[in-house]
Amino acid sequence: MNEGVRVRFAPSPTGFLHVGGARTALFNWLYARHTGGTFVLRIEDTDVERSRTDWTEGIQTTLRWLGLDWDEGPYFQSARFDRHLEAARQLLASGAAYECFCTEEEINARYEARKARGPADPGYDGHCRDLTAEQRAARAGEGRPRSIRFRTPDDGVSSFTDLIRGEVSVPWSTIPDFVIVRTSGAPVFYLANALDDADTGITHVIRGEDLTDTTHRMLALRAALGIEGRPVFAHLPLLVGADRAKLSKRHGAVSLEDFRDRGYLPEALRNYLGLLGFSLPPAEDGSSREIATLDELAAEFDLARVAPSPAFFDHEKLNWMNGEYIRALPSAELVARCLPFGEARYGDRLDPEVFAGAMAIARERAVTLVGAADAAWFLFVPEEEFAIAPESLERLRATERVGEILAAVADHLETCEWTVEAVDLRPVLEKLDIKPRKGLPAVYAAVEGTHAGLPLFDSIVLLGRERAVRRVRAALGELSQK
RNA sequence: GCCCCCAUCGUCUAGCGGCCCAGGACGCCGCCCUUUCAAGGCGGUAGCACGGGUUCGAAUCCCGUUGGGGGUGCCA
Repeated sequence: MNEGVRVRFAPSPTGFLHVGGARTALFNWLYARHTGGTFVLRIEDTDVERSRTDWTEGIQTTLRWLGLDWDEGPYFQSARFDRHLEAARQLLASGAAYECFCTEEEINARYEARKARGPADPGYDGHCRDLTAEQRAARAGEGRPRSIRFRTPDDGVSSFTDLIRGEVSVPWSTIPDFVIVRTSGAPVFYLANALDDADTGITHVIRGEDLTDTTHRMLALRAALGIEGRPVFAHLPLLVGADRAKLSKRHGAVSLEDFRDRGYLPEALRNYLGLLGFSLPPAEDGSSREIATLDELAAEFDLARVAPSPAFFDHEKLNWMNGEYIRALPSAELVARCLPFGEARYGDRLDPEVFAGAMAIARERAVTLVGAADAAWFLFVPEEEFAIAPESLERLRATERVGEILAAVADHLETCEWTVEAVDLRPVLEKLDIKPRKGLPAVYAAVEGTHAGLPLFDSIVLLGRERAVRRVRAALGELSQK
């Protein structure tokens, strides 16, 4: 076991934690727990303009909701600007970096000019690379903005070993001199990230594949600063949407808050996310293991088993898994988890006991907690707002001998004992010689407002005699209206 | 354009040279069960991108093609 493992999750607080970031955090957490290592949380807020403190709060709240606790941090990159700038000065002094006075327009203009002459690479051309002290002073005197760029090698290759992809090499000629300190004086991500990883002793960098190319820059920075050794890298496959492009806001609800608010269980979400790009070793009989707790995942987590190719975020499979977790919940727990959603919908009209009864019969068909709470609508809707859904009303009208059925049902409910057994309507239909499958959907519609609702007899008992009878009679009345 | 990465059922994946005319899961379809809808049970549909090698033998190794993605920012 690797005792000294230190990993980190380093989000930038520029938005909600989304599923891609959550998956990255989860894999880091799993690796730390698997190895007995340390999981560090670091907030990468070098972009002061776009960073917001409420986002950093939200990220932490959401990580906790997911069940991912961190051992150190959160560290804030912005608190270490001095350290970053000191390193920049060191690079300047050693000649590894230099001051650049070019404006964006000038850089672009020179690129256009090069392109006019033939095929050219976009990006910075090293214009300020070898200015003399006098030239620098002159430029600064002109009041030009000053940034600091890192000098990348002109030839040779940069390579590192990725635990998921193997050896990754890139020719240095394709990496232009890049900015490490902005004209504003703030350090850039490359510098801050490399330094913070080094200073906090990060041993394994597990992050999204979109950062693969930046690795070479960070490694070069470390070397130029005389930092011994390098961390091990593992670049996770990206999560993609239906269009196979990197998952982002435009793919709909991808923030973890959204999933929480739509009634997904954190245990289901992390199970699903944990198996996106990673798979547990198959069982003896060759079947795959799909349902696993965090601890079970951690016990068997292995970066070598992480797939290298992008993974589609499949809501259908998540739905299935969420249902599995809901069904596995003890009743009291299920009710407690659904209650906030019920209260948000029904407010004072919600009767806790009736709600608990409804959740008990909703669990078998629930996909989300919200779905379960919604299924109880007919129990708490103000009577004057109750209405049968159009398709269900159509189906009710199309039911053969529906008038007879509803009348008989109403009569029965008016006088029968008020228990689930006594409310059983099958004998009533049998007397009319109508099969339950044929006649009951109409009653579902009349009582619950939908022909695809919660189990009827339990629902009727929960509803109460008065409302049940009234609704069936009302449906009967609607038949004559047309 | 250039650089990098990737490529097994619709989707997530198992597979790391013979156990594979490719296994599991979601979805879909059918049947059973049934108080509607679900859930559950049983069964089914569907895939190694293509072309060359290497080898007695290739989904597995190599090369190329094609396709997809990522990067190419004073965002991270």
